[in-house]
This record gives sequence, C-alpha cells and structure tokens, in this order.
Amino acid sequence: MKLPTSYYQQDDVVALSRDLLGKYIFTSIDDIVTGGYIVETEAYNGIVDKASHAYGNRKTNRTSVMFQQGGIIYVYLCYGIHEMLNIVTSSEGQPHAILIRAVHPTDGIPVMLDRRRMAALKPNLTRGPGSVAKALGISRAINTLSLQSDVIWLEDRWLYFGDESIASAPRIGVDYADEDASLPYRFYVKGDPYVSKPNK
DNA sequence: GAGATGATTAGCT
DNA sequence: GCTAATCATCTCC
Repeated sequence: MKLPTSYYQQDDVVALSRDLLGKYIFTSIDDIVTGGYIVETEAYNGIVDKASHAYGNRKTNRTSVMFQQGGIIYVYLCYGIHEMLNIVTSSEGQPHAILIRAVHPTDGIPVMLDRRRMAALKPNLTRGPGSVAKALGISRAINTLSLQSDVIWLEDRWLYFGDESIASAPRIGVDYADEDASLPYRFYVKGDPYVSKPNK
C-alpha cells in the first residue's frame, strides 16, 4: 500500500527521517519496477538549517519545490554529475526535505545493475545518494513529481527497526554549515551493508 | 553575462 | 587516504 499524502505532511522532519528507515521506495520507469527499503536518510530542516538549500527563506527557481506541500520529490544536480533524490515534507511554505542516501534493493535488481553498468550485485549498487538515484532511474526529468503517482512512490510493508538497530550521526558533506553541520540529522540502519561509510 | 561553488564519487597511490 | 572530474544554479557586476 502506498503511504498517503498525510504521512508526508507531518511537521517534524527529523522524526520523519527516522521513521522512513524500513519504508520501501519504488520507481516504475519504462514499465519496469525497481526499488527496495530505505536504510539511510538525512533531514533538512527548513529555513533555520544552514545546510539546506532553502536556508534563510531563500526561494529560487530550484528551491521553490521545497516550499510546496509535502508528498512530492525534489531532484537536483550536485557537483555537476550526481543527481540526488529528496522527499519534500510538511506543509506549504515550510521547506523541509529528506535526502535518501541509501536503499537496500529488493526488486528489479538486474535492471538496477544495468543502469549502474555493473556485472554483479555489490553493496555499492545503491550506497550513496548519487548511486541511489542512478540505480532507480531517477533524473531531474521527474523533479516535483507526486509520491502518489505511478512512477515513484513509497510503501509501508510493516518492516520496522527498533531503536537498537538505528543510529544517528552528523550529516555528510555539509561542513560549510557551521554549527548546523554537527546536528545529528542523519539516520541509518546499523550493520546494513548498503549504508554508506560508518555502518556500525 | 560571467565567475564561484558544491547535500559526491570513482579511481589511483 | 586523497584528488580530479564536471556543470546547473546562484550571485554579483
């Protein structure tokens, strides 16, 4: 079952990031379904978060997606090569977003291998945000698409991780954000091989 | 209209 | 571990 729009409209983006661990994400592109469950996320906490593109209520063509109401996706390009998948949350005017950093693949693995030009399944198939987007076939062409669409959506399959299986840590690659860089807004499943770097 | 920059990754040492 | 690759977007002139 798809998660309803109301799920994405909760105000507490940090709690939601934690809750997304274990939820399944799927894309159906060219009639091929690929996906798996989420094992690593990062929260971007609106206008007060220096690491967010929308910090200080900065609204531009690119970031205006985040100001829309929760339940859509925000895809953008970083370092000129990597496309990243974010889920927009909360209500209109609150630019909260959650970066999907890692997914544990379960469906359409051969297709994902092909997209990544890999011969065999290895943990780096969907480890790291750029890899996740590439493996799932996500590009800026589907930016702002609704999570109620038939192209990308999330499902709850009643997979839960207890507190003892989940760890939090500072976010990655946000050194420029001063004191906000050390906030524990990154959540991941302990010991999952698809989680990027420190996976204990 | 031009110049700086980054929510990264792969590949080499 | 470290560094290069690489370009859309933002900011300022």
